[in-house]
Amino acid sequence: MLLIMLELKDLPTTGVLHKFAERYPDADITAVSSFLHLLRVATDLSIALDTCLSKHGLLQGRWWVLILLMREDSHTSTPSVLASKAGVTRATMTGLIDGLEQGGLVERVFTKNDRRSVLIHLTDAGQAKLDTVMPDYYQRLRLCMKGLNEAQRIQLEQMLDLINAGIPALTNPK
Amino acid sequence: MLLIMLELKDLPTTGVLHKFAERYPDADITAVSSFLHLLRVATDLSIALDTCLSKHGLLQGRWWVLILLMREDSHTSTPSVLASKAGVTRATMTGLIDGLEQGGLVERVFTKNDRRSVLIHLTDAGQAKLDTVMPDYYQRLRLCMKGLNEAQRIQLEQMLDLINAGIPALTNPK
DNA sequence: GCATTATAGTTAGGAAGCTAACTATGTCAA
DNA sequence: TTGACATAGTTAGCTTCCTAACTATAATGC
Repeated sequence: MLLIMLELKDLPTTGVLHKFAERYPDADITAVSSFLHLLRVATDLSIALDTCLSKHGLLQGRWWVLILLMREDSHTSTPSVLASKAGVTRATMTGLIDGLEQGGLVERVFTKNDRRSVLIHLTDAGQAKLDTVMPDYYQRLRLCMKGLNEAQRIQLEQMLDLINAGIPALTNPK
Repeated sequence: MLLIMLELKDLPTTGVLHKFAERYPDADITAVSSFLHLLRVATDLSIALDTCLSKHGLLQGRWWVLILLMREDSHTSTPSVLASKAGVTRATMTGLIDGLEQGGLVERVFTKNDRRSVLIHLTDAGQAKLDTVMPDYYQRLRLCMKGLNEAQRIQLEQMLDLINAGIPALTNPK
């Protein structure tokens, strides 16, 4: 996954939030605070993940493609399906696959059934790359999350689901 | 703020996670699950925020600059300070200011004290733009977050802080 | 006082997303 | 069966971030 955002080094203090709330009475101070807090931690996490992956010569988008392929029993999928699962456009997936193919981590296999389509196959080198990256990633992630016990992790996911349910309010036509 | 990431439409099921955990025994399944959940919700939030702002002709980076300026009593700052507070490079800030200046929302004011430096000032049009955008943003955000009560919001921030404290584990040289 | 170093801002070029348009192939219905 | 439409993948061009190098100005130390 790939995540970029202004890092918000400078989250508003409650003082600043109150000042804004005076001018804009609709402001819900704790809502804003939690929202920005969430975005900032997520962004910092994503940047850290990038750092971790780049040590293995991988970019987030490509790493995610490798994982999606490994999930398949056949270690094979198509660009369209991968794009849909990864949440990027087919155009972007073309670029990701280009990079992976150049590195020998996946290969394009042309099929006879539907000549519009291409199969993307995880190579042995691709699997080997995952076998190097994933233990490092899992080990680090375990440490990163060790501050939360099981109950807290469940709570966190529940709260995230509640926020997720509210997202349409941000985009609705009004 | 600006946030992009592969959207992870397809979070791993617990089945998939267990399959991976077999091959990679270091995997901490609930840690991975919470981590990906957090990144996905944050990304979707950021994309929704983008959508909301783009209705007002603003991009996230530029919006954040306007807010940082409004926080100042003088409605004035410098590119360096703004870059630092926003967590972007000075080069990026130059681009953001260029865009805002073209739209008449900020102006560059050359100072005599330090002739290397430029003051960036929020114009009346810039303030007016905020006065249009912010009430809409606050109203929508209130709705978005209404699923969480005050206690839950505090809990959420505490858990985010715990995760934040673990981030160095993702990047440490090993 | 003057050479060195630091700082402010900008410019140039690269990465990785996106949309829109294009080619080739497949599907379906009159 | 053939004309209209749908789908798979790619290409081209845009965006906005980044790093690195550059110019101009200020600060520091011999």
